[in-house]
Amino acid sequence: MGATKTEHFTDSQNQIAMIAKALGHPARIAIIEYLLKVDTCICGDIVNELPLAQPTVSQHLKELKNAGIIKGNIEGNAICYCIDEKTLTIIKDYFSKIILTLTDQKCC
Amino acid sequence: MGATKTEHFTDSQNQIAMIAKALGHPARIAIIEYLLKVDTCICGDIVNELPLAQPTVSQHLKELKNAGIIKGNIEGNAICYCIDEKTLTIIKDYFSKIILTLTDQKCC
DNA sequence: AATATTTATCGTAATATTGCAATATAAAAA
DNA sequence: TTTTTATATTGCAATATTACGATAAATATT
Repeated sequence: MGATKTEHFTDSQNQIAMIAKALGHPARIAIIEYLLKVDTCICGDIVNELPLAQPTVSQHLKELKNAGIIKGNIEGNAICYCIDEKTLTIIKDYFSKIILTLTDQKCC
Repeated sequence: MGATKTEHFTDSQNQIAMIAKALGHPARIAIIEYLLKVDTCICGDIVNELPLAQPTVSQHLKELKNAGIIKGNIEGNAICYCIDEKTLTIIKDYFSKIILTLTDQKCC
């Protein structure tokens, strides 16, 4: 045991959970906020922005990339990162729909 | 090591990450979707809905409760669970704002 | 009171995550 | 070509998560 039983859940449930999980770390939220703040692709500047060692930041970037939340383009000896709007839109829309459904509910 | 260095990040970043983390498991997404589907508080029915053992479900419910995503009221020998709109609204608004900021950006 | 029902907690095994030092890789600059 | 710069990978230790059997706790039913 210890491994999530993804096979018991729907593709949609696994997808939303996977994106949410990737967002479930303050360093990764900080990375997203930084990419948003600078307002363009960032080529080699992220490590200095975070209070973590370079391999740790690299690992967090990898997880965001695997979840489809950011994209990385090789640009010389640096890598340009930016937010992948598509994926963030998926969870935004998902939670928007939940909130909309909820307001119709009378409960607790 | 192994523990997240929350002290290095802002309260906001930690809060968003904490909520996202609680949503980062398909069983917990399934619980939320079930609470939404039945359209009222649920008193003792969640365990049968999920393909997991009762202690496991209880643990997932606890995590959702700790993150403020669901509320539980004792009702006789059962417990009534329902979604806490406030908390889901926090992340919905957060990601809405991010998407809005993003559309102004020309990138990659 | 005895039993059933519902949920929580404990203990534990399996696995995943976090973080970093050391090292590798690859392109740029000297 | 050597050195510098930027990022990734490896290996490892510390900690967290996931899952469940066993058991506890608390109310309901008989």
